[in-house]
Amino acid sequence: MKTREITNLFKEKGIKATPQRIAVYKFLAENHIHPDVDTVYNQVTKEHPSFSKTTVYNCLSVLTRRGLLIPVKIDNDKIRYDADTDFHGHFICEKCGKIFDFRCSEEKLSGLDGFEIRQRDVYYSGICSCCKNK
Amino acid sequence: MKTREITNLFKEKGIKATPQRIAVYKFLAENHIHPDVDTVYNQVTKEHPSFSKTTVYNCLSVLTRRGLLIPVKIDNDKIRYDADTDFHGHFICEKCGKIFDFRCSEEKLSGLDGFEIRQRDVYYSGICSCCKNK
DNA sequence: TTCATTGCAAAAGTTTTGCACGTGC
DNA sequence: GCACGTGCAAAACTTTTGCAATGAA
Repeated sequence: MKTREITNLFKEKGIKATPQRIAVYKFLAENHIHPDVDTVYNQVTKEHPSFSKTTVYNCLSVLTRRGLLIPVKIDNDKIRYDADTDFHGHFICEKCGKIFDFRCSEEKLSGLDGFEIRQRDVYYSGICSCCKNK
Repeated sequence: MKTREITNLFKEKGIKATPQRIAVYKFLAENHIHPDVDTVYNQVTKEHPSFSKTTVYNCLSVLTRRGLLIPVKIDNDKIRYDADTDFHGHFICEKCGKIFDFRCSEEKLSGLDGFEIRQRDVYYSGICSCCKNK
């Protein structure tokens, strides 16, 4: 993804385009690996060693608040992030720890009459086909 | 829920019945409030002041591992627990922070062929009907 | 220029660990 | 009796905060 595109996207959303934010978003947009803060930090500092972890936290927080990232809370301990903001489910493999996206349709609900649903998160876990065939 | 029932349940599951574990499970089974560790700790120490937080962590961990509790990871920061292990969704209200259970049917999936699904978690958030009518 | 953002260090939490003691089976 | 569970304190982490310096618009 080109820096130019990201800058424009940020402008649309009213986000100031700093090199840190661009690097963080670029990494997320190009690598759909649902990384946690540490992974993002380790990656962006490869190219920009001066970036601090505080700022990575900051960037992720801003980008999430403005709707460019989705927090994936499938791990107990750490929050992961996803630049694919279309609704989809996440599956985590108990063996290899890898996260997979999947599509799922809207379910039939009962018990939420009169509620305003703003965010839906669907997390499955189990064994991925790859680990199963070993 | 009677202590006797809990003891039997534990025996079935191969869990040693200590007073701490019984108190923790009893609280969860009788109060479907999806409490976090701290809430559980504060509640059980009202009756058993000597219980330590380490042990509460321990109990919750064992009971979860043996399938008597479900971890609810709808909050960013803390893990909550639920003694209702039948599949159901959780809704958290952004205003009042309360968590609601809801029933939802199995969705149509694509992208998980050959995967073994062991656990499904569905988390919604938004505004509950109570907060909406204010 | 101006005000938001950055980066450091320190603080604030939460969860885990090591180990001696106690206890359910 | 013995292995397992408990409880304390300390360690290990993760995330947040305060604040001076920097830089995007």
